[in-house]
Amino acid sequence: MARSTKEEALETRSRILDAAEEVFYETGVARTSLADIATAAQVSRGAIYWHFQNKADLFHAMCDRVRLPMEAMTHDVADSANGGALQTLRTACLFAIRDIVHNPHSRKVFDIIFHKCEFVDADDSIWTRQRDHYLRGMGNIERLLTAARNEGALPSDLDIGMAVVHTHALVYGLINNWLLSPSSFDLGGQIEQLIDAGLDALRYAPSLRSGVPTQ
Amino acid sequence: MARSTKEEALETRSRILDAAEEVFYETGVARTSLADIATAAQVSRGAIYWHFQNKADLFHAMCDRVRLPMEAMTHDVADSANGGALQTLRTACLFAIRDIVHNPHSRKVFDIIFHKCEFVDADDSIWTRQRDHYLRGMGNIERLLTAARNEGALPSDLDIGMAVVHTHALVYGLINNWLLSPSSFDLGGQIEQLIDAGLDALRYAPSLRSGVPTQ
DNA sequence: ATATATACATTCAGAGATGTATGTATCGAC
DNA sequence: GTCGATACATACATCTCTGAATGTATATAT
Repeated sequence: MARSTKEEALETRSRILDAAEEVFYETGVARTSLADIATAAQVSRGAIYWHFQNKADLFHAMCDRVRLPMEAMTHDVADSANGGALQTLRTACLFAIRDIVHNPHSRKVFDIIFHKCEFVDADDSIWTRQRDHYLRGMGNIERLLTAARNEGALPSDLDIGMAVVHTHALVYGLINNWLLSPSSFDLGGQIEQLIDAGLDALRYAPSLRSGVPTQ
Repeated sequence: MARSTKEEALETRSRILDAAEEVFYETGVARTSLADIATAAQVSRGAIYWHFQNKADLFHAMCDRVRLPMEAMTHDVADSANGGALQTLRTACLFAIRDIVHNPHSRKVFDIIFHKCEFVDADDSIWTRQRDHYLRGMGNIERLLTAARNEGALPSDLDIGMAVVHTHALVYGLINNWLLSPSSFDLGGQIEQLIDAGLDALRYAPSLRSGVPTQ
């Protein structure tokens, strides 16, 4: 085979990304070679090197294909919500988790990120990207929780720092544990109750009060 | 060098384990060769193959050196506690997390397990061991929460399944997030408040009630 | 004192994996 | 219609890692 039309080329590219998702998911990132992915995509290694610089570049493209739309849609959710900041946070969390539960692409990619790839030293692109994503998530939660406190939906003396850590750890832990063993509990069916319980902790737990109410 | 006494051999073995901890932590499990570890331990690759079957065996030994004592000590904590099951759970969680925060060996090994190694298919020993550890932790939490509910320390209609998931996700998420970015919050200083907030959620969150009280 | 098992070091053969270089057929512009 | 750029396929050189095989010196048992 040789030169194909532009649409065919784009389809080849997405076939490679699909194959990478599958093989990374089944074999792990480190121990899969580009030859494995090429075989699964029914192309040659040359095709992969045409569309991507190397394995890391392919990995990032695979992540972006899921993460970027997901972040965009959580922002859309945030914009369209009008029940207060706490409701917005709740809706965004539910949306993100439901996407992972129901969208096979999201599920596989997040499983790869959490359990099937390695975060090495700080100058590695995988690590910095994951860290940026983590800090961005923390920042979003912090803005919404601060707004919710100012709206009176949370105690005025709530320690925002601990509340952010608590909330993010719960969401992250739920996703992580479910991906590790999806049969161990019904994340899709119980996610509302679990998230609500976490938000209730922000309301009712005395240990998260700073004792120094702002204003 | 050649044959040394038994104590020297044991010291060589632990030097290899120390080196593995360091190099795995810095470089990740997949991309470190046994030659790297041998260099760091100032032995030859032959020494590693004498003490361990292969890289996976060395990895497991490194994990066991931290996990087994930790599990033993959390059991000791559980036995010596006498403030009820919920207090026992609280103490065990605090103990485990404080160990990770303050013991460099524990911290590095858990960071390796969470972020610097890959869980591949179900027949891989790394995966099965991590999964067993996870399920054991869930089982321990379930026993203690059930006991606490029977003691009256938790609502009689608390849904134990969701409570277990909630608690484990919080603890796991806290450890994971802190290891990912230790400077982003003070886990050692705030762990009591964070754990107490999680346990308060079990007490106060209506969404975790089943509506079908046992008995 | 000698033999044997131990605790390593060194060497070797082989298997992938990567990146690049080159080949080639086709698409689209003119 | 031809020509260059495109979209790959194929071939090649290099490197690294593994596991096993072999070598060797010493501790220990007898």
